[in-house]
Amino acid sequence: MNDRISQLLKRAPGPGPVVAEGWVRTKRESKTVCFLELNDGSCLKGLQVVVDLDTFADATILARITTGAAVACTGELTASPGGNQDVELKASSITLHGEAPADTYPLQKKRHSLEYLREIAHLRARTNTMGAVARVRHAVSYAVHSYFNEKGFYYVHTPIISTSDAEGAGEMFQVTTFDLDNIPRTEEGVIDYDQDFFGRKASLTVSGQLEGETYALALKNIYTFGPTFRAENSNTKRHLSEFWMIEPEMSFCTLEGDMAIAEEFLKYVFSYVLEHCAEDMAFFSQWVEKGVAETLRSVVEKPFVHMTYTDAIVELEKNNDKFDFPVKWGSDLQTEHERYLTEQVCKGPVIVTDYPKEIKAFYMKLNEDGKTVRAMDVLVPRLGEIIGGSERESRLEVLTERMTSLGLDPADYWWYLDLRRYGSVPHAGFGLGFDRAIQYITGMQNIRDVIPYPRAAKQADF
RNA sequence: UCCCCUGUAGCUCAGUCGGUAGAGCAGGUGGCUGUUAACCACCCUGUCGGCGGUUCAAAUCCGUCCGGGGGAGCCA
Repeated sequence: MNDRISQLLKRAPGPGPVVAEGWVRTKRESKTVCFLELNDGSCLKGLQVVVDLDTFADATILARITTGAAVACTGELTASPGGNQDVELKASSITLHGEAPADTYPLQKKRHSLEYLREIAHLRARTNTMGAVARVRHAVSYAVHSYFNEKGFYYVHTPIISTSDAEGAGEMFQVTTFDLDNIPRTEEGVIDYDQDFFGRKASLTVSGQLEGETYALALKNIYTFGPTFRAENSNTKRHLSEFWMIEPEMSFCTLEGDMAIAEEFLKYVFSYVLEHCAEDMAFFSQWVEKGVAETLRSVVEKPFVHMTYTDAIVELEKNNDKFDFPVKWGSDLQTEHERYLTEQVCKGPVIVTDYPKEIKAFYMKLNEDGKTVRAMDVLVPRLGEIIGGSERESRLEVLTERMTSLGLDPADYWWYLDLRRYGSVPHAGFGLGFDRAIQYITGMQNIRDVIPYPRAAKQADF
């Protein structure tokens, strides 16, 4: 395989032929010389290919090379007299692999709106912004695995198809092999799931947490990293129907340990990206969200602010006149409140803990006061919640009672409750929305532009 | 799902008081001694989102449907 353009750009000029392969971003011509800017996705910057029209053998090929064409250029790497690059490729021959007729190719050598690019999602990876997002997304994925591996966590593949009837985390996509025009029904007229593929109602997972806990209570520290599905008809710039989630789960761990890991983990990932995607981060800082790289750096350097829900309410109540929806103890924090806490009160990420049990899930550990649970949300400026986690209720009786009072049937969760029956231990975990993390890191405004092919209500093209 | 905004050339948009449409970029042609968001000149480009209504006359006003964006809820 030939060198990537990122490698060629770092090389010193010298004799001997090299080959550069990629897609043409722009072509600039004058009487005696023609410049191609070649990009292969390995970095933001392109390689300048120089064609001397007086000596180049096959000048006719140049007419067919336009923005978007795929070419392989052979030549010598020389020092560039131009100001924007150290080296350039003096081409002796060019192979044109695929043309991109300029009158129909949807990408022009100009800036396009992100909305337009979504309509040509199959080509948008060839743009600066989407290329940078793709590289950062890769780097963050790598850093996630790297962090957990270094900390001795095991990567667990929890199921995509779930048969837990009532996970309670929102609407689910049903999975069935039924002929929808002819669904089997019992004599009572109820859908007969006995005849369905799994012999029961099945859906796409909304969380790998419950299954993750079972492995944490065997391997001590585990994490999941996979796709998650929510059938909510939500139409916002930070929701997707299909998104990726990271869910660590730690045994012999309380909420304090959970928060410590969450903070250390985020900082590790941010540092990794700042170090390994410096060029892309500079691009985001300049064109997408002013100063986003500097913000990330300051987040890495400062300890996160901690605050109980009760204290947060006290802080917010001082400014209730500024909110569309005033808060009082017991109310859920809305977007405007989360943003006020992070952007005005704390000026950075904040971890809010010990929420009222009424607004949190059944599996969270009940506090001594009987009113709050050991939950924690990591809130960040601009986005709000990026991590939601908790210490899990490890006491069988308390957990069963909580489920019952919420109208859940403990029998449906027999295997989950077995974890409390046999070898139960304090344990905790959290969920990080991967795509939201990418949004936070890059400064991209819409979550649909940080995932290659976004799925949302009425949107599943490509 | 609710509220607000929006849909005009390939793209980004302007279009006044209702009188059948315009700019920049892209594209084409020519020019230009090394350009880098190349530059200069000229040229081409339209079912004004769809359907219906009001009117002598609709891009413009009204209704409706569809697409896009923003906000809210829900959450990650």
